[in-house]
Amino acid sequence: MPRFQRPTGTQDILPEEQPYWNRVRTFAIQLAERAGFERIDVPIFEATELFARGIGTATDVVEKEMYTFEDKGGDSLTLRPEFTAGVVRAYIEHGMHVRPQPVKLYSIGPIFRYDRPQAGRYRQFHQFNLEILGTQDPAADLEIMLLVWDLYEGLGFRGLSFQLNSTGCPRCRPGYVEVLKAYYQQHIAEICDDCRRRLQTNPLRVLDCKAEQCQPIIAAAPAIGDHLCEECADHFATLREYLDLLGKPYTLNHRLVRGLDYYTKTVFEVWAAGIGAQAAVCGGGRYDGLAEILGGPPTPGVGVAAGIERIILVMKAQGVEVPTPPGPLAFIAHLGPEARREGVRLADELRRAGLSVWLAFGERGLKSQMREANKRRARYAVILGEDELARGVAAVRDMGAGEQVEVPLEGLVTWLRERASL
RNA sequence: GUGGGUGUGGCCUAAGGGUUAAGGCACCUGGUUGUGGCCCAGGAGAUUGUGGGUUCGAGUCCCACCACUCACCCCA
Repeated sequence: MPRFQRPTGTQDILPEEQPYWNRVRTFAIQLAERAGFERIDVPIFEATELFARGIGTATDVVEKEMYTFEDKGGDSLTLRPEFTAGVVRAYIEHGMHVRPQPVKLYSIGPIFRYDRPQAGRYRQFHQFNLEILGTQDPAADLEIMLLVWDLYEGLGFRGLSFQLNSTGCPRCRPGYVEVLKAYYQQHIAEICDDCRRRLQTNPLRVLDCKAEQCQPIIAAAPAIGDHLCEECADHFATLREYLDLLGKPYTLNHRLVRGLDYYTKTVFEVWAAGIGAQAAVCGGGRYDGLAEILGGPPTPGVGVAAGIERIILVMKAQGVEVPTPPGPLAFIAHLGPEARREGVRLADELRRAGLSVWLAFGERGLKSQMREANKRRARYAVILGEDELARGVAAVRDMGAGEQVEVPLEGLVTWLRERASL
């Protein structure tokens, strides 16, 4: 017999981990809906071409990280490596431009990227995603940023930092890239091999190189902020004004470029300590050209993706407590065939009454059943024996206080219900 | 794709090249007739990641593969 293991980079989220997931999911959804976002679920796989066109063929995500396969009909499909392309596709496909604009959408679910796993990185991971489609108002960028800010703050995070930059638009960015390339040509002998390669394939990326020798070059490099067109500069200035107005701290980081082709104007990340080399707990920005690239009407958009695994890592690193789910209200123990039948019936009755009940399985001694009741953290053990049955009662033991009383079977639902709400 | 570290029951850990791989946690059953938590006793559970090699003899040494892990690239 083969012994199976989970595929590399995937994880089993065990019951004891679920409280963390529930906390993050419910809180994120609550914040999104409070801000007027509506949920959209898009397929876990899409046409490969959607991602190739949307994200950009020269990006790492498309070049080497996609789970691509051919289905039996011969179509090339890809497990989604992000939400944005699929959400924008859905916006176009369902003519959502006829709805009141902008449309605010959130999604939550698994994302797939073929990559070498490490701390805070998986091949199947989960994102909480927000998109605002149909407005260029910097206030939309702000809302996106505020929402993730509130998410982290509300979860109890400390030591967060907002990294903010503008990468310009198709009008101003090419000019900046030329300036940057010209500057780097003067220092071509001093930079690392990777940067020489980046200069050809994806020039902006030289700015976030971590090689020692490149640091002085980056520090003195021309900043894109000085080369934005008027529209981009205004947009950026307004966004910063709003952030200042609300007293939200952020770091202007002209080295922040991000790896997806579709970003225009605003880009940002939130960094947190305690999750290894991966500092970013979320990343996002504006993508005003994406809808058109995907064959839809020109539609500005801005969004963010937050990595849930990384959020949970930070929660654990920072000691954020999550409520552990309570044990059952009642644990039903029984002795003898007669009592067992009554136990089965009683468990059903109590559950139908809305009470949480664990019924002991098997034919075992009372000691064993009481041990189990204790381990399952039941509040009350309902003990059914021959004696009790004959008199139409159950012995009910308060597992916390260690006190025991007899309760008539007909009155048990009421008795327990009264105490359930305490 | 590249580099480092690590692989012993479900989990944690022990075993200086030499008998039936040891212990703790967790699990199960008992400790006088039907009562949990503490304690005590017992039980089940491992072909030491896989496959080769060296050796009279390998959990221990060597090689390969696999997995996990950390880091690079990049990203959530």
